[in-house]
Formats: sequence, structure tokens, C-alpha cells
Amino acid sequence: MARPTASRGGGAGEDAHIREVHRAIYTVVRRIPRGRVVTYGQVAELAGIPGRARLAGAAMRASPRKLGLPWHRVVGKRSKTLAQVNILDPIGSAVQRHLLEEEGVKLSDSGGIRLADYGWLPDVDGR
DNA sequence: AAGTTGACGGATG
DNA sequence: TCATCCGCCAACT
Repeated sequence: MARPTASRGGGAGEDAHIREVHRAIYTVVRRIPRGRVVTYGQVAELAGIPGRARLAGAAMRASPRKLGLPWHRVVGKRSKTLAQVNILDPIGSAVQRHLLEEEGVKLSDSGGIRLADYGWLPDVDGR
């Protein structure tokens, strides 16, 4: 019963075979304070894999909802939000905006997030 | 095994 | 400021 292909697929224990890198990334994302945002590049750096922003993105895309990660707090540096990037899924991007606004993150006039104001800086914040 | 994809980011026009 | 292109590299087909 188990699944012959034991690779992907949804089911319990799915996150059990996730690579350490992914786990490190999820740990970082979990630490993002409410009302703050972090770029993928930052997440990668904090996870111990500087310069691998793309990998951080891949890990997030593959992250099981079951983990309940604050995925909406992770944004692209230039892309402001998922909204500008994933044009094929405008619904999801709208959800991200909504969740951020609920946390008090205000968007700039151009619809982007002001990283200077809401970007999370662990060293400065002391957490 | 080899080619394609992509929740990125910097450089360029 | 916005649109495109390019490099990086793990995951997917």
C-alpha cells in the first residue's frame, strides 16, 4: 500500500524525506516575526546557503501546507510579491497581499512592499 | 541519462 | 520604473 514510487505524492510522512537544506529553510521562515517580510535571498543566507535564493524558492514551493509556514512573509526582492511573478495564479497572490495587510504591512503606491520598512533584520531586531 | 523548469536576483536597455 | 536577458543549480520529466 504504500506507494511504489516513494518519491512524491501526498501523504503523511511526506516531509520526512525532505533534505536538510529544505528543513533549514523552513526553520528560518518559521522565525520571521509577524508584520515583517524577508526576501528569498535573505532566507537562503540565514539558512546557511548564501547566494542560493532560487533554492529557497524551490523549497518554499515544495513546502507542505501541513507545516503551516508563514509563506506570505517571504517575498522576492524585485518582485515585491508573488503577485507580480505568478501571473498564472493571481488568486494565490491576492491571498498573500491580504495576509500581509492583516499583519500591518502596508504596500507602496506601486503596489510593492517597502523592504526598507518591513524587511526583517535579525541582527538589528535581536531576534 | 539528458533536457527542461523555475515562490530568484543582478545587469542591461 | 518597467521589461528582458543571463547565470546559478536542485528538482522534475
